[in-house]
Amino acid sequence: MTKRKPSRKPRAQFRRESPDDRSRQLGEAALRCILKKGTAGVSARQIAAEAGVTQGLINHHFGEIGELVAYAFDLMSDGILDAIVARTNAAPPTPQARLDAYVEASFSPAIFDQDVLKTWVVFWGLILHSPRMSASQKTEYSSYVKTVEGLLSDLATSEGFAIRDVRLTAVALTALLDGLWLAWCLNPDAFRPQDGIALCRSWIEGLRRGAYA
Amino acid sequence: MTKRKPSRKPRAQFRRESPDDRSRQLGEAALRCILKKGTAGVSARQIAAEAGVTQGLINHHFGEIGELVAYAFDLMSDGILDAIVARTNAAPPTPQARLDAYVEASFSPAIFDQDVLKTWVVFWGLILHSPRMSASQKTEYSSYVKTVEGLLSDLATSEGFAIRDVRLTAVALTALLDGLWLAWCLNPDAFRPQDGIALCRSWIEGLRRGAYA
DNA sequence: AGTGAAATTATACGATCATATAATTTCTTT
DNA sequence: AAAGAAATTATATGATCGTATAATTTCACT
Repeated sequence: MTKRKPSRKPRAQFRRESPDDRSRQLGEAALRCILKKGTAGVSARQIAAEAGVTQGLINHHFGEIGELVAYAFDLMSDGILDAIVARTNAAPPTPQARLDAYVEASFSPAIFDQDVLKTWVVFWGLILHSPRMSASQKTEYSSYVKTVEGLLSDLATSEGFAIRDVRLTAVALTALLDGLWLAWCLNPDAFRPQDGIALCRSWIEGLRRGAYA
Repeated sequence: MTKRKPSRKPRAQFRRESPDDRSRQLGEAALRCILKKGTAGVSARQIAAEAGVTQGLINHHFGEIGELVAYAFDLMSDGILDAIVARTNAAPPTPQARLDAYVEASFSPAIFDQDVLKTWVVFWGLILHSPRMSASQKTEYSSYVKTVEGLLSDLATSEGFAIRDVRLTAVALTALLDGLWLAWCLNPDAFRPQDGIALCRSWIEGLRRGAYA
């Protein structure tokens, strides 16, 4: 008598990992998928395959896939902000040097990078329809603006020029940075990283000359 | 003898339209779907339903769905640029009034609108993985920059101040506008339309004061 | 009024999607 | 070494996806 179901798929071996480690692996796999295929790369199967696990694991750790995407967003978001702030704090403790370091960090190879910015832009489009991601973005944005606000008002105090509304002015510099990121991401030939730095420095020069008083 | 297939679905009535009209209807339906659900709204079935036709019509007119999305992008893209340029040309023919009209148009209710900008941001994320849309965006972007370039150099000539690199400076103003659009789209409480105008005017004031010379 | 081109619908097909459930493996704790 | 918790896999299910094909309807033209 023959076996009725002769070919039972052998179960794959696996390593057991802590929820934190596995979550991070899945989050990073999600980022790679988004980079490779944009929104089309956001699927439980694709991300699981990229991470080298089965799809069930995503539901196990995140419940639904939207949670994983939001987690990946936080991962990247925190990484970028931390990197910029770290470089700012590594600068000499003068307002001039600190603000300039913030600008230079924004155009440094680790951040001003096609892969990073492409992923970033895709996230922007996802934020709008995810309350969870929208909440993350709001706090992250306000953290950005707060940081710039401090840098700008320190510079103004140090050099003795006036700024009518520091928060709005910080919004403007942040917007300029984001806008340059976007422009370069969609059209890398439009300008070079050093051009971006120069344009931000010119913006700061306008500030110095009282254009925002 | 009974009928073998008694319940044959009655075929829907329809109006016959020219390819151009139908294409535009489908394009506008696509825009509404993108607004409502973001990238998740981009599907032949959903767009066809939104337009009140069957899905086959999309393949008939566009071949594949990506073509329809690209067409919708062009539709919106052209609309925005045309509106801004029209308002610019409607201004008094002085460099000051024209540049200011460009800025004001960028924050006018027809363009600086949550629905419009949300759709716009979703497109940014789609451009990256669509060569067809990327090509459209590149020419559209260069058209934007060219327009701003003209406005800026006219102003500089008229008022007698210097701009080191007009093209790069135009890239900066364009980036500032896009960045403010993005910021306000993701975070409408960050500032009001008139604040956006004020920030652009301050940027121009910096230009006047020689910050980009 | 009739005819023919093409716009449109109806339908089918295979792929992929998200998620739920149960079986299995791993690894820590005892 | 035995056990038990939980991490992981395997599998199933129903929905939706894009697109192809054939049947049908509309409408302009004669």
